Amino acid sequence: MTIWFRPNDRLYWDMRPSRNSRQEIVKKLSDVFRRDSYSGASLADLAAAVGLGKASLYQKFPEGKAQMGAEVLTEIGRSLANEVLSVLRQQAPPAVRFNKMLVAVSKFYNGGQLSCLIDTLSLGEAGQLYRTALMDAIKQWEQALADLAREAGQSAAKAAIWAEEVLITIEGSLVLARAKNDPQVFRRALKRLAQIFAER
Amino acid sequence: MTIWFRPNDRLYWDMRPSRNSRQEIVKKLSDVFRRDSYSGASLADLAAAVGLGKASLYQKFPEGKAQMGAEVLTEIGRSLANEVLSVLRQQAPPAVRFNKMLVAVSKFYNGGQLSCLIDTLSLGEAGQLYRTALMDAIKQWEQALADLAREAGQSAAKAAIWAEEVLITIEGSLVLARAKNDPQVFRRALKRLAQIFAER
DNA sequence: GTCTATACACCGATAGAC
DNA sequence: GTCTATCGGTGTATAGAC
Repeated sequence: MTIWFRPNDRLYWDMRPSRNSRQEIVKKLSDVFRRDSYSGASLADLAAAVGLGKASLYQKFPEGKAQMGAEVLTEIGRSLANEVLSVLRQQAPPAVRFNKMLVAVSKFYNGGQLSCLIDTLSLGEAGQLYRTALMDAIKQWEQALADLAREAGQSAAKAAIWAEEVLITIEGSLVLARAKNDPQVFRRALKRLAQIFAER
Repeated sequence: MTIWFRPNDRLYWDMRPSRNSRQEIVKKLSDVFRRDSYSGASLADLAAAVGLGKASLYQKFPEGKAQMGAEVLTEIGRSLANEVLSVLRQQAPPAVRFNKMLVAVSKFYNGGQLSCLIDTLSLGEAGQLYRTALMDAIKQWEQALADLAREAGQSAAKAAIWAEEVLITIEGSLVLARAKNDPQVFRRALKRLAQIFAER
């Protein structure tokens, strides 16, 4: 995957998103890709979401839509690590950390009202364009979950399977919640994940 | 949802798909919608998949792409009922029937190499266009599963939950299989579903 | 840097020859 | 019924004024 230059990059501890920082812009772009997938997101839609003209967007993303999608995936991987996976490594019992992750996941997908970009950006041409970025995001998540399961005493094999199951449940419940127009499907699924972990 | 007139409709027992019957055409269209979602499926792609010119497709689908998507969903609901859900109602122990359904599901999604139309046709504008058709397809599937669970002795509440979990696992594993480019994710998930049912 | 205006390709859809 | 040719509109992307 091509790495594009991002003029507003800062160090992590200065990453509070200022108003209309690149980070803010990329978040607004991600909303459009989530709803409409890659092919369904038009430049007009993307520009409107950011609040700029199309030409201004090309000032910030010279490679066009492909670059926007790539940076959306990079940013989502970063915020996944910061907002979701980080709690898996806190100092607390594994069950507590897992529950905290589920809370963060619920916030991350706005209680089941947002689609997952792993879903919407793996369709059609985008799936090929972003293949490695998608695999990296998934592997990062699966690894963090498997590490937790290992710490809780599972074998490596069982930990990997459990991590995969958790991701499957999150992705599947988001798809069903969208198709049924009922975010409760997602929330119920998260609750069951918490129960299953507690009962082991 | 608008119901369109389908000139080649036949009675069920005469439904063997003859060469280039409407049923064959709609199946070819569904391949494109699966891969590229609704917005990503262009008329040129759809016509090429069927092996006709664009104008000839409009002869068969006067309402254009919207009608094609609608008939794809109708046909998929029909083949789901015939090829997958029918085995849930055979004369056999519930566990046997469920395993047979899993085999049929695996064939239905070509071993995890095909995306689910409930996923790809619930994104963006298509999600609104086909809302009721999507919900009907899901409810039909969930109901058939819940009936099986009830027959196996579960309470109505637990049966409904279990049916939802099965669908979540199928949809989620298909998303992950696509994003990771690894159909094994889907096959592993189906095997676990079979085990869980056997162990209850 | 942002805008308006525009280029050019492709989109969904149609006319009309065969 | 199928095709080629083409319509008007929209898509991505750029030029150039401010």
